Amino acid sequence: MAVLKRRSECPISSSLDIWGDKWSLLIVRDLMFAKQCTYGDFLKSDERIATNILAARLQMLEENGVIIKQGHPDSKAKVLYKLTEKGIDLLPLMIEINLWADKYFTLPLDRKALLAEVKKDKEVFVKRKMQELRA
Amino acid sequence: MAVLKRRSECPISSSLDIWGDKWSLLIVRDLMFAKQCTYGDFLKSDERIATNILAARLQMLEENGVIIKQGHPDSKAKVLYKLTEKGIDLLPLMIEINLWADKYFTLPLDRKALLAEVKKDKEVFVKRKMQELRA
DNA sequence: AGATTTGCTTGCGTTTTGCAAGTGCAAATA
DNA sequence: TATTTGCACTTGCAAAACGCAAGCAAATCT
Repeated sequence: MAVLKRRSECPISSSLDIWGDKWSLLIVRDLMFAKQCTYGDFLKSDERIATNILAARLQMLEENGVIIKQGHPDSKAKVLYKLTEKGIDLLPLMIEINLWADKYFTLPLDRKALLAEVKKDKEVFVKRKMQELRA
Repeated sequence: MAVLKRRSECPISSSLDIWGDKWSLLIVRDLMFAKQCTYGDFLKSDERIATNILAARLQMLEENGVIIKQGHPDSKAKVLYKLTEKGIDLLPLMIEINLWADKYFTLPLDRKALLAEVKKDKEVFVKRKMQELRA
């Protein structure tokens, strides 16, 4: 794992040094909620990330232990990206982002549905979802 | 408030469009935990933000309703920055970042102490802290 | 064997960042 | 009153990052 250049000892700052940009958490989102897991899948997301940026972010996230690259069972040409435990641990954070956005933006319907579940019982949701992601 | 250019309808993406960079959440952090609230105070933070970047981020956060600018009671030369309700609502997210970082980084002692409180009872901590920030 | 899919890499123009220096106004000091 | 200091920015410029299009190699499909 490459040595991360930390701007300070602050946990917020150190976290942002890894995923504090406009794209990294969208990759995590896709792995977490959309079950997208190949390079091509990420490219298909609504935000239209550029290929070189995607490659750079995937490398960064892998170097920092948030995701891992695996061979795809179906084909040698395909690569599977998966969240590591460190990546899965971002779930509570991702949920809070969703909840914040829910207050200040209009969400698409499918996300509303997911959020409704979360609001019912956050702890239960997190536990269940983390199990699901580990599987 | 200036119109935010959203890359997609996704709540994660829309949130990142506002504060998805290396600096914005550090400003929020200072307002939230360090009680720093003037331009000069932000400059003193460990990460050493550049003056032009700070000015740009403060404007962005203000345009998006996360912070507000006020005159300082002590002097007309000073400007007070404060979190709005929208900014205060970022507290749960900031806490989750801290908790994640706590698992994967070594934290400074003062943050460890704060986190210990959080771990004891997250809900209670959030409620108390939000009240404090509103005051 | 030829075409297509997949996961990238490369080139290049544009935008953003980072650093240093400068500016304008208010307040403190001489 | 004149001058210096403090505060909140703004400006200029070089360096880095981004975004788009094109290219490329290996695997797979036809």
